[in-house]
Amino acid sequence: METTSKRYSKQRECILRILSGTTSHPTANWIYDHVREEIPNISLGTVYRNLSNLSQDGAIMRLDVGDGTDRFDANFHPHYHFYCQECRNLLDMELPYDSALDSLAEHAYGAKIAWHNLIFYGCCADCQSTEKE
Amino acid sequence: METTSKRYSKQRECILRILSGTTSHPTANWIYDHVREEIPNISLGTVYRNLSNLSQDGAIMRLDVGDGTDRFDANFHPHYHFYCQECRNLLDMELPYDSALDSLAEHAYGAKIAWHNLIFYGCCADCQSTEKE
DNA sequence: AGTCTAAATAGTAATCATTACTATTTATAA
DNA sequence: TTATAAATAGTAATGATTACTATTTAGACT
Repeated sequence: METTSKRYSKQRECILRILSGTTSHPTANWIYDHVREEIPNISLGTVYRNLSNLSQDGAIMRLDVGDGTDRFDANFHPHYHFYCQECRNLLDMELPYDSALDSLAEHAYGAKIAWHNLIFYGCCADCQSTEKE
Repeated sequence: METTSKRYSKQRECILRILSGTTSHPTANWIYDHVREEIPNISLGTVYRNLSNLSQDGAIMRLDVGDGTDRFDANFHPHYHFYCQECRNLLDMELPYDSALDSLAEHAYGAKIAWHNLIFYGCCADCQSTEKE
């Protein structure tokens, strides 16, 4: 009954396992570095290809915070993020996903809305206390 | 009393004027094409440099919808956007900016929040009617 | 009007994340 | 065991953006 022509690969398994083991929303390169400790000759292209496939399959999420490098997240229950403009870390927000916003927007607008992306920008607690001039 | 060492340039004036004359959230390249009709030998680097400076000065906004190319917007009262995943157009949303979200998030979290970015994703009315399979 | 100086530009090269390509390897079904 | 297409490694290409450098120019001060 399996119609998907998807085969197992230890590379993909490792990528997904490492991504699932962190909440740090890493970049492709961070994942590459960590996977390499286990599979030293893995190709960066393989990491990118698998991350793309996995996010297209809905197994992971691709995030864009606007700093030029994509982030990935295996925690795919929808949630918001906070990006510290100081240390460039991306953190999960505790606020629950507000799907009412989608229907609100859908009514206020003629479009079919699939989802929304909400990112808060600012300065995290750590960086605030470090900030001395 | 003027302490800014910023000089007039017809290039910057033209870039800002053309960006102000559209609500289409154009890319740097679109702006480049249009400015070239007026200043044929303007450099793409000049367009990028001015767009960067203008957005740092707060005169315009840089937007990132996650498709790899930045958009720019001279309408800088804060507002939300809708991105059509079909035609890749970026449109203004009618919903007002909800600054209560910022304070809500600030309390729920330890961080100092400057602003938030909210983008809705989906399929616009035009593309929905065109979609036949 | 003429001179000076730093800001801005044009044109080009470099960067950096990501994707594409190709020969080789490998999971898995027969 | 063999066959075959999926996945990979390694490398080249792409595309947006930034950096660099010699030249031009705004605008202040004679």
